[in-house]
Amino acid sequence: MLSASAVIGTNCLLAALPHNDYEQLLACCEETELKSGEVLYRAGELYSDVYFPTTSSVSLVASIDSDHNLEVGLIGNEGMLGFSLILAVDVAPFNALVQRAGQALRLSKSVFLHEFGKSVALRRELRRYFYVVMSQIAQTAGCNRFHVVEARLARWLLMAHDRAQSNQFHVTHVYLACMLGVRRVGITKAANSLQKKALISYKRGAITILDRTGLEAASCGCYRAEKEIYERILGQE
Amino acid sequence: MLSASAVIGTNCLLAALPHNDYEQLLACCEETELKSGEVLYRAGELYSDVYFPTTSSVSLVASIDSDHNLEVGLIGNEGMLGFSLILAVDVAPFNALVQRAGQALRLSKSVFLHEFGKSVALRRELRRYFYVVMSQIAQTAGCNRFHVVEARLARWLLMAHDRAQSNQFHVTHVYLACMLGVRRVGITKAANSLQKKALISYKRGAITILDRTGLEAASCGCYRAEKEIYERILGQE
DNA sequence: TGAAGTAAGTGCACTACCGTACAGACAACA
DNA sequence: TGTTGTCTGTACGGTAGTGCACTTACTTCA
Repeated sequence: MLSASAVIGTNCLLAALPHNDYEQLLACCEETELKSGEVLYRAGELYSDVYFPTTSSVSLVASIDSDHNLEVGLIGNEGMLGFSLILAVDVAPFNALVQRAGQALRLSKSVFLHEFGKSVALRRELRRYFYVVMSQIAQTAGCNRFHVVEARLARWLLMAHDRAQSNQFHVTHVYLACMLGVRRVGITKAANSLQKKALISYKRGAITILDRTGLEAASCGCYRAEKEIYERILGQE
Repeated sequence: MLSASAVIGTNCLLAALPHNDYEQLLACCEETELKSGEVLYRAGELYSDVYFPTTSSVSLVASIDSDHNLEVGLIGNEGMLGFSLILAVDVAPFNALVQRAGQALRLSKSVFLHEFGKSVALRRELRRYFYVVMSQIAQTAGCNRFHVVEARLARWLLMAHDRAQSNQFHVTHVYLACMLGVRRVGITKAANSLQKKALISYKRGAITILDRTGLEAASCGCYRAEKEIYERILGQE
């Protein structure tokens, strides 16, 4: 039986709940270790568990056609997986691929729905979160259309940085290429450019953020836009 | 006081409701004429009315940055406007721009929420619809990333055709360029190519669909994918 | 009849990104 | 110690798109 003090890290959505609701929900959760590369959901298939990442992060990847995938969201301790249950649909809209290994809180679908029915605060919080996710998907759509790879890479690194709670994390050029929907060499060039500007450094998948402010300047406005909508919808009380 | 027999055209979401719920909701609606180019919602601003198009159609346009907009959805009589109320958020996530003039059923926010609270079938229907909208936004994101203008144009024309209930409708190259996020000349070239293949014909904004099957072959799989997810989630009973 | 506005076509230099191929550098393991 | 696998860098021709400028064609309205 979990309680706030026993859990490694926190999940912002849950932590924003009133104390009683928070403890009540935590008591239903199981803490689980997500492994890098693990597939939690497959697009179009039924799923049975809901996850609230605490120290892990997970990419939402849409299957576009037979040979194209595209990341449409990155979920860390600011979000949740399984949000479609809020709409009473238990078919995953996207693939969910663990990007950064770590902890997450897990509930079964049925337990989640039971708690969701009980807590007004939880309903309000998660519905607003869903709205933010939808907005972010649309922002990502436009970003992929209009902005150059280097700016999009900078944006992705900032998003990953926020969720990693560390200046260093692991991600290869191949993975990034797949997420941003470009060739691997496109990432190599862009990453090289960011490294030359002393904004990041990397070696065989180990990326270090050197200059966060500089990285924000190198990224497109989409990073800021996404943060703002999150703050606007979920930040208020 | 409206009833099914008095309304021009139908809205599929509403028509799928049980008879009593349908008539009950119609009685709360006002039939309204939407003018081409009219802006129903502005992204980030509060809105006060919900629309169920019957013979009109409306583009959802996301503001990406100061000089880029992108269509993320096209809503006709298969959908609704104001779906964010389902998540209890009355801030428009996107701009809503009337693409095709025509009729729509309108309800005030408060009346809608009242009816939404009363009808189990309406809640189920609209929640599922919201899921479909989100899926379509993601599909559009990928489509804009991976597919060439000609295929995307073909897809857009098919979507518009479905919603127009006519082989002819009005739309200029400039408008299409704005929706697909490309230059006007990009549309001119692609439209010319489709015309040479005898799939469409157009003259000063008046577009005629000549060969629907051929157009489907010329479009990317995204058109089919979108239809399938709609059928899968909303088609079943 | 002419002027003004809107819609569509053409041309050209330029760039970001694609597809593919190959090579070097490092890590893990036998 | 060598082998294999993973990660990154480089190179090259090709193309779908960009930005800008100009032209042609049709429509409306004075």
